[in-house]
Amino acid sequence: MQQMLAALTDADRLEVYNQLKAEYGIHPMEAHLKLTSDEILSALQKMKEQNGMPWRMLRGSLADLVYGVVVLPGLNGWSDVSFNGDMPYDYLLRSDAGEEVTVQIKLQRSEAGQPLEAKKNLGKDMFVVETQRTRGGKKGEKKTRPYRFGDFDLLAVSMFPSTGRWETYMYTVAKWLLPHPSEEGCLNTFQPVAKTPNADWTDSLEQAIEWLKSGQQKTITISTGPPSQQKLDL
DNA sequence: ATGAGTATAATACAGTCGCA
DNA sequence: TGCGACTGTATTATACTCAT
Repeated sequence: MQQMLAALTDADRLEVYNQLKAEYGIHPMEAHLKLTSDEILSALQKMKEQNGMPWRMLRGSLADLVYGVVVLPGLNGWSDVSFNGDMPYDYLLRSDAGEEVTVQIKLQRSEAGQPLEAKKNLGKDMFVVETQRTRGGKKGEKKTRPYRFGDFDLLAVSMFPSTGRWETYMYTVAKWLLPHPSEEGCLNTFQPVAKTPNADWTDSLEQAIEWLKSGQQKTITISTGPPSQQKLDL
């Protein structure tokens, strides 16, 4: 077969490619949008070059959606419960025993295309995640841009910006996150994320669920690293 | 009851401003 | 002047209010 193809002219090879693609390769999304995959990808390329909101949004949505496709199917004893309506969490998981856990997915914060390193107020050798909604609204007098403690159980941070792999996430218990200094009951806008698993952050969803079920109360630590470097910057 | 208009939700990074 | 906090941005869908 390879020899057969190699014997064809370039024009014929393209013809074969196009015919086979028409026969087998139409993704439902291509049919739905009435665009070829190449046209869709070219449009996305343009979106990336504009580097505006739509591109950022797409990346954030990918971190969310890929989670349901790549991570959750491998989780034993829990199922991904679909729901409708606007919820402050992205996933609702239900165990075989009927326990429910909610998960909010966020993309690790980048700046100028590079993973953002925490400044000293968020700790040394930490990455950053932004725990506020993209746009703000108001419900009465209350701002709806920040998340509130209790909005979701676990925070999953997609580490794609630093690992280059969509299937890598770091988890912590939402109640352990830093509180906002002025907005009562809200999460701080920025949170430090450990680069490697520690007592606050884990790369295992099962571990995070255990932490949650343990009911342990604490706040994530700002500083990591060897004790010699744990001196507080006062 | 229905249409118009408004508010708010979801998605992340960049720009600006105030303060030390 | 550099850090950190805050706000602005594109887009679409839906829910709600208010007037006819």
